[in-house]
Amino acid sequence: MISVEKTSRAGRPRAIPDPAPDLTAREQILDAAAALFVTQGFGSTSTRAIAEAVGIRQASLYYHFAGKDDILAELLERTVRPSAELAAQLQQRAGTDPAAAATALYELAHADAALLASAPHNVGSLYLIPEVRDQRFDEFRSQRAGLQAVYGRLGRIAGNRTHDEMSEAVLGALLIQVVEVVIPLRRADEPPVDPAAVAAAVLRIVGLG
Amino acid sequence: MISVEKTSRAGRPRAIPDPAPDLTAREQILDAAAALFVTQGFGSTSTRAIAEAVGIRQASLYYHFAGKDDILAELLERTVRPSAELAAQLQQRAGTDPAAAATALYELAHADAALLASAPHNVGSLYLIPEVRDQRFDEFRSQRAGLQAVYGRLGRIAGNRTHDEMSEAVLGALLIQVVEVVIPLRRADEPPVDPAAVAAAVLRIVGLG
DNA sequence: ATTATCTATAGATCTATAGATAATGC
DNA sequence: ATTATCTATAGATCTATAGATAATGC
Repeated sequence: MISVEKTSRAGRPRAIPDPAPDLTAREQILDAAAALFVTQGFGSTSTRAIAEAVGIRQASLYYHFAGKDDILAELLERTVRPSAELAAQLQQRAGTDPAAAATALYELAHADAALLASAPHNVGSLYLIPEVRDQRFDEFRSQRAGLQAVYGRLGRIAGNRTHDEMSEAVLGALLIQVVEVVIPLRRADEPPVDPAAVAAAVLRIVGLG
Repeated sequence: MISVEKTSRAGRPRAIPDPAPDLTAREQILDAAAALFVTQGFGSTSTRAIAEAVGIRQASLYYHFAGKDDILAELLERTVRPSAELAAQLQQRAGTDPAAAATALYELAHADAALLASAPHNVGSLYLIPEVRDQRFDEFRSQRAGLQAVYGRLGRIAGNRTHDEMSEAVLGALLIQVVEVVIPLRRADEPPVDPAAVAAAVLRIVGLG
């Protein structure tokens, strides 16, 4: 049986025909919003601007999302979850052995840098916007704190340099900060960084060459 | 001659008496705006919110600034200038000698971390907001690019590890990224980091222990 | 019947200007 | 006369809801 192209969907047709009917409207909205939030900022992006970028009327957004907040919440969630899950898994596996922790730290940094480097519209930079402080996004911030804690823990176990220099919390912030260099580099349109170079820098921070 | 307190200034008095008449209105506006931009975001902060925080009417802002943009531009400018000037000076002094470059890099990172750590309202985090991409702020971005270039150049001269791993531009981004760990740490209300620990981490990145 | 859009709009902002006012400075 | 505020407001948004409409699904 040859599958036939579904040429249209339920619901009133758009005033401007959908240029990408293979994506759900929800995905189209997330994509357009991500691009705008990252380049113009969250507060500087209106629901109208998002709708225009998608090619629907402003009011139609509300069929898919309760508001701008919900769109950002979903973008944040999608971006952090893969890293958070990998981190939990790697920490489990590494246990308390320094060599295993070093390997896990390298793997985590490498994977994380690769994710940030390949994420559409550099959405990782949404982590940095002030609006994320708001309580509405504390589910996201909690996941992110967990990820950071794993960096700190692995770094502490693996490293031999930083024990007296800084707390585990500070070390975690420092290591994740190094990985996130991918974000400003993408902003500056630098050619893609090698995730291996980023992971190597993370290991040098904890004193492993 | 004993100096007498100037108890008021020219101009119509405020509806709500000025609680800090020792500061100019302009400084009060910059201070209030910084706090709001950093916590709520630029686009999410209205001129009315700034004025309310200062204790003046919304329209009165326009006597001191042409608009919100001008306030942000000045905040950015003030924050980056000291670092940019120090960087230019240190690069000059260091020349092409590796040991001198390492010393200069350490000094720059240390001073920069200390500035970020002590800046009111963590204004360094304004570097990160998407709105700064706008053309209106390219004076700032150009100074910042210069600062980053100095980090890259000093790191390249001082270090022995990163020559084949990354370009000077990427190295500059990475080193400045490490220094800026101060920003998220302040956001998270961590106790102040020791600038010496930050500068030490920068040296480890370039392979100096 | 259900779905996904549309049109229309109320009500709440928000920015920026015009012009009045109440101080100090000379 | 100059300065720094104020009041008032025009005009441009912006968000979110109500209700109509035009498809598909059964």
